[in-house]
Amino acid sequence: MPEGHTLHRLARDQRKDLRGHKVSVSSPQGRFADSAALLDGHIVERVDAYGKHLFIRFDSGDILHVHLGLIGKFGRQPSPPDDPVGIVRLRIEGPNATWDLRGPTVCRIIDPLEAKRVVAALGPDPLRRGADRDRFVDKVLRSPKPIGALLLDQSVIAGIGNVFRAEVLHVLGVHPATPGDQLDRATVEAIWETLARWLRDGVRRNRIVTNTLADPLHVYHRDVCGNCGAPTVALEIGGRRIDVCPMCQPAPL
DNA sequence: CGATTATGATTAA
DNA sequence: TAATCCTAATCGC
Repeated sequence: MPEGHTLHRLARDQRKDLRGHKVSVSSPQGRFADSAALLDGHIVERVDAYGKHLFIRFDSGDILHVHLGLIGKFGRQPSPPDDPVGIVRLRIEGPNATWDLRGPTVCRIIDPLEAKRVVAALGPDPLRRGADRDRFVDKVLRSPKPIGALLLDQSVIAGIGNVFRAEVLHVLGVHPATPGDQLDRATVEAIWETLARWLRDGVRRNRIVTNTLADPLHVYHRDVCGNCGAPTVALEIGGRRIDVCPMCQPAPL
């Protein structure tokens, strides 16, 4: 589930459910029990997403920092909640809704300074107001690394994952092995604008929306290209698998 | 019913 | 590059 849109939508939903409310915090699994006890009974002041990171700030000054990683999930149910099912690291029970967290890569309490450090390490997030597009564009245009790797690098652009990367390069006809410094400025700007639009749609729909609603994925995990019907090819770039259409995305020279 | 897989990222080698 | 962490759903036998 989790690319940037997932976390921004989560922030929005949790803000609505929890902000201004005193919450019960627990760790049914036990692994987060000591920290949960510190947050228990406090009021949620704000919920923010930056890239794939989620920050929930309490009136105690503590900030809960969550990163879902590959398999983490936040689930919602109306309060009062049912007994936890499976392995629930963290449960936040508000008056109207209860949120259960499973399988996160990061779940910890930090202070505002550390939160600032986490955000400072990230590149611009197209979903944040005032995001600096040119910072992204300039970084790509100056890098010899493949664009397929740069898009997964959260210090270059925050919130992009394996699905958006595959689809944006496909729709723009860019081969993922193309070095950033060989791309046109206009192309890199188009990558940003396309991702920004898709991420916003993703928040709105609460799922990945790319090309069209009915047929969002044209290459990602597809045997044939959704555009031209040619068989796709799986490559490994930036340490992750990426599918490419050899017709729509000719290899760089 | 074990193996594999998943929209992630860090650490070690 | 490989190993590692985290959980649940799906796949193959």
